[in-house]
Amino acid sequence: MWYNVSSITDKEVINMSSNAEIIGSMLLKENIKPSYARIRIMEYLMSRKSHPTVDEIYTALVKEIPTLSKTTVYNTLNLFVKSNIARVLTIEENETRYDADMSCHGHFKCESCGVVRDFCFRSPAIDTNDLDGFLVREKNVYYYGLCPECQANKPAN
Amino acid sequence: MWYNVSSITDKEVINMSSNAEIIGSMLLKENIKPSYARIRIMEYLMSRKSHPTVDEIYTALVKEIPTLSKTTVYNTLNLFVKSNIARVLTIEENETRYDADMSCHGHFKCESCGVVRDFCFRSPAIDTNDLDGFLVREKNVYYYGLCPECQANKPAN
DNA sequence: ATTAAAATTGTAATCAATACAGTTTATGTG
DNA sequence: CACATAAACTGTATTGATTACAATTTTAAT
Repeated sequence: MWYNVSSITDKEVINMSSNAEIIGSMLLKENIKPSYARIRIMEYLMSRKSHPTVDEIYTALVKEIPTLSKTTVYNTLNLFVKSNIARVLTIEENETRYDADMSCHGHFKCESCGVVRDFCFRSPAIDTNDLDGFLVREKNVYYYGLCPECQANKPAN
Repeated sequence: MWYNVSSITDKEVINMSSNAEIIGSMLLKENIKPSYARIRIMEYLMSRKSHPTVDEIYTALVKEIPTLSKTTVYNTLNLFVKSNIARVLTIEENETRYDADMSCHGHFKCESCGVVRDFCFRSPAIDTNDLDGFLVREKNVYYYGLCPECQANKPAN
């Protein structure tokens, strides 16, 4: 099958190919067959700091992959999560976001404009003896508040 | 309107009355009219460490308040959250849980049995200069893993 | 080329949450 | 007490994210 690459420069093709290879071998390491859809979904996830929703991923990729199905996006993301190469963010109350950055970091969400921003924290900083004997696999830290821009725009809420 | 209190002892009536008064004045402080339903929902929320879902609250309370509507439970909880006397826990992927404990603590969820357990952490421990200029209103910390019991029951995953 | 397994697709179903209009309850006034 | 107004509550319909599932397409191997 062929995809429209008419608007892509040679350099971008090289980069894409390079990305695809890197992502492909990452998937193979997890025993995930690196299909075109899977590579593109992971590539999209890795290239966005916005931690996209299923709908955002689908809407963006279906323009270039007209046969893409939203079910495939769901299936693929669930597969990534099970393989620990992506994580679920429950920072929204109604919609799931996904993050391919598995390093230790938290997420700040502005309650006014909705932007989500990463922040670093020292992983053992939260540790507590309340969880002696518990095996902790994943730590999710969500902050909610106002970003600097929204504080400036509406000082007297 | 009358409610069935036949199975409640005098001591429990006194305690209930006491709880109701305490919760009632708490609600009044937030300009929330302390209706019977609101008091009972807050009382249920405060008495459970399990951080119940809407369905759990409704199912438990409708036995004693036959006219209760699930919409009222939704409305009441949203009202509590807006008034900052309860918080939303997005620790489940599909269902919202609620917590009336507004003190600084995190939530551990066992991925095997599903139990949710509170744990303390020092609030400023996570702080980072990545969020200079950001106004943080709420911090939610979720851990996922295995509780001691489930580790014992299934040592080899 | 043939076949089996895996991946993908599209539609239908599920279910938490909300919208909304109608009803009941609470509160205040004459 | 009667009445009026606002608030709270109820029940049903709707929304929308997610999953279930059967059918189709693609991939990989012989």
